[in-house]
Amino acid sequence: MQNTMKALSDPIRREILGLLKSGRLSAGEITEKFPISGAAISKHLSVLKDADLLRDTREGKFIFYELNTSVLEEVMLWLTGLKGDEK
Amino acid sequence: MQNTMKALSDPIRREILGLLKSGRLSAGEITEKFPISGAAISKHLSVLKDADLLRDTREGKFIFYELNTSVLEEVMLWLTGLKGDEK
DNA sequence: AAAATATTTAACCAAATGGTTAAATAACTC
DNA sequence: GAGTTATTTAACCATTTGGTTAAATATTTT
Repeated sequence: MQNTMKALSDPIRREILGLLKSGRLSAGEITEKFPISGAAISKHLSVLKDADLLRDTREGKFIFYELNTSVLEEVMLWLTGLKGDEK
Repeated sequence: MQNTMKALSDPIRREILGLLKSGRLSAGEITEKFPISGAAISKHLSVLKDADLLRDTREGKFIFYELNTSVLEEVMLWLTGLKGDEK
């Protein structure tokens, strides 16, 4: 939970997740969308990966990233719990 | 959104929100539940208040805090959007 | 109005965060 | 195998974060 929330607290990381909604992208493709260095993006990706919010697969020269939403279930539950939304 | 996410990214702040599920508490009552100073708690409370996650009302010597969950709607929507859960 | 209680604000500090450039890895291409 | 391309890792830096203690503010009590 802590890892997840920390990962989600940065706007660039949230944007990365948003981009991946429409499918997998390579690290380079992701980097192109932002005005910061590839190294910086790489670090963001590793934070997201540590939080298990995405998976990577190397394919030749490229590493492709894709969403893993399963861990969001927990967050959703916590939020609905707060709201007192039983049912 | 950014304010909300930042506010939710700290475990103590999340715990404070959790405590307030069962009703309003004064700053002092909240402080008692944690092993950190009242000043530190006060700062956490102001972060949560800035994020509009809680409301405060002074009542004599005390300031009572209570949950405001309305702003969580936006977060929930964003999360469900990510999961691709239409419907 | 002086003393006590509840809370916040100020000043400060160490550790974490998010960025940079340069060097290291990994895999392809010539 | 030397060079090129894609990505990560290392070293570094400025800013933010979350804590502390001490001082300020607000309210009640005596």
